[in-house]
Amino acid sequence: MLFGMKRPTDPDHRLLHGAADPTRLAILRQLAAGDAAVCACDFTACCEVAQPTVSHHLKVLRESGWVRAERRASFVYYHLRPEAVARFQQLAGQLGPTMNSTRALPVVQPSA
Amino acid sequence: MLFGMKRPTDPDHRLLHGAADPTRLAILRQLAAGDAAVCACDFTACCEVAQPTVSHHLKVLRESGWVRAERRASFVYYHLRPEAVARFQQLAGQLGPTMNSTRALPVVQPSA
DNA sequence: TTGCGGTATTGATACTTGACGATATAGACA
DNA sequence: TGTCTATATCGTCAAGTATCAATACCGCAA
Repeated sequence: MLFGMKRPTDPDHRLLHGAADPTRLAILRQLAAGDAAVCACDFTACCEVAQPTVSHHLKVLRESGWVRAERRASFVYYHLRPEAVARFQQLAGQLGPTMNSTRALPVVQPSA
Repeated sequence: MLFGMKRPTDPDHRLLHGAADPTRLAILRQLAAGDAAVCACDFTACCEVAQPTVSHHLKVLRESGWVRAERRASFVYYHLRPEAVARFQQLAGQLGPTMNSTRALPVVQPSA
């Protein structure tokens, strides 16, 4: 309807929006893979984008609450925020409170 | 680098992108609230958008694998696809099995 | 101080997307 | 046949965003 404002930004929407990009999802996965913080310079290698783009996505992840940055010397290390992960898992639980099935997970093939 | 295409659309990214919109998240939540299918006409009430917009978002949810449509008479009923929910929960589990802080939720991986 | 390497920001550009009105389609019924 | 209702699609516009080059900023060392 009105164009200027959307609805007051549900925190779950912010989380989803933060993760809903291939580069950012790759960053989140790399952060989740190990339990240590990751230097920002390492994301430039994993994602096939230039340094300013990585920095931009890291900013989006920071502002959506996914990650926290920490300076050490002239490097910046990022790590996942457990609250964000917990909230995301909670959202996943809300969407499917049925613990049912979850046997095999075939790749979803939309009918279309 | 490549501008037109990104990488070949990770299914998890499709799920995240499908859910990363306030209107679509509201639709998913309404679908998850009850265990029955919901008529498309009911989403027009819940989300403050016009009918074509609801139809558009339902199409996005269909194509991202979140929901399935079923015609009954002249109505179309939508329901969540359990595979999508399961995959989403699995993704949430993958992002959080880092056992730091709180114990990771047991989104169980059906071994073998 | 200067210089250097890592990171963030700016500015520009092209692509994507969410929104609507208008219109088309599908089914039910007279 | 025709009309009516429910959805979907089309056409279009405005807002958002992903990307990069250029540049600014920050911390360290000489």
